[in-house]
Amino acid sequence: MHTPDLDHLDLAILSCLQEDARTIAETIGTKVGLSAAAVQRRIKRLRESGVIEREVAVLSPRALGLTMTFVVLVEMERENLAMLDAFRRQVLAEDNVQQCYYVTGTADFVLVVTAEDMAGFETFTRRMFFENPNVRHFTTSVVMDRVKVGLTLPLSGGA
Amino acid sequence: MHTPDLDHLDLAILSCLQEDARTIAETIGTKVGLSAAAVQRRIKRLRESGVIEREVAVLSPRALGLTMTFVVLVEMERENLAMLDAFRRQVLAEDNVQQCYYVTGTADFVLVVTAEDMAGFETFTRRMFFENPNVRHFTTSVVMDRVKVGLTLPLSGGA
DNA sequence: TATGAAATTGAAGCAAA
DNA sequence: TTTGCTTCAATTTCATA
Repeated sequence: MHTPDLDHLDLAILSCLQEDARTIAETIGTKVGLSAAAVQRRIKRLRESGVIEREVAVLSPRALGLTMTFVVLVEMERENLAMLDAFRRQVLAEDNVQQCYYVTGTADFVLVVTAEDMAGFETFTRRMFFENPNVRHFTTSVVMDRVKVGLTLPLSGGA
Repeated sequence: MHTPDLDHLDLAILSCLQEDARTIAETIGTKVGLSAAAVQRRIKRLRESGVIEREVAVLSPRALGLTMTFVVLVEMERENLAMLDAFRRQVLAEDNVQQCYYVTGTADFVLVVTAEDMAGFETFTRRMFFENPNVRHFTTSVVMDRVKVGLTLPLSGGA
């Protein structure tokens, strides 16, 4: 899992795949100047070495009726490891939580939460925050626009 | 692109694919009780109707030398449309910005930013905030742990 | 109209040069 | 690394409910 050295061909391949994971090896090969087989072998290595963590389908929140997104800053009561770990587990189990970061600063956690509507979000806050004695305080921001939502990472040699 | 009705089989299929887009139709079929062909047909429809927006490779930031992640809350000087739009465009063009949300509340924008190191982040802040007269204030939180990073949406009928 | 079974196309995986 | 062969999965066809 330690950093393998990636040449510019690897980066070009990754750039294709993080755009569209279904791009076939031959197409990539044409772009980067490599045979399909060579591309496949490189992709296999990139998967095995963990550079490609996984391949996922990105779903449309709107099509699924998840119209609302929130950013929530959470402050915990007292930071002890057991408590933080419990919160982590809770977050992982909660379907509404799309993302969670443990951060430095005033807040302890930053959450990105989706919900069907306000009512759905309120149910979530009750379950997640009000009923949790370890949560001291939380502030909610309603997302008006998802200006940029991506897992796309900047690749130095990006095609 | 308008919301098609999704039955519980569709939701089960989506649940598989947003976990692992490479799951083969036969495996999904066994899980949900459908033939491989039927699963494929449904997947095709889900793609065409835009419920599945795209399929992407999720890359490891660490493996790519992007060791640091930040959450930045940005307050703008005065909210006028032209200015907000300019900031939006800047965000979209910035490779370091992985995500950006326009939100209600004290902050105007919430950014998730990746950088190689602190120096890289500082260069970014100079370019993005200090040199931008429209940015009144910003607060940075360093991400210590990416507890949950996903685009995984909660599916009511989730398998 | 959507399904399952069988046949076809196509891409990925593998071996040998 | 490429070439060609094999295997496996996606797609199409077709009969059926």
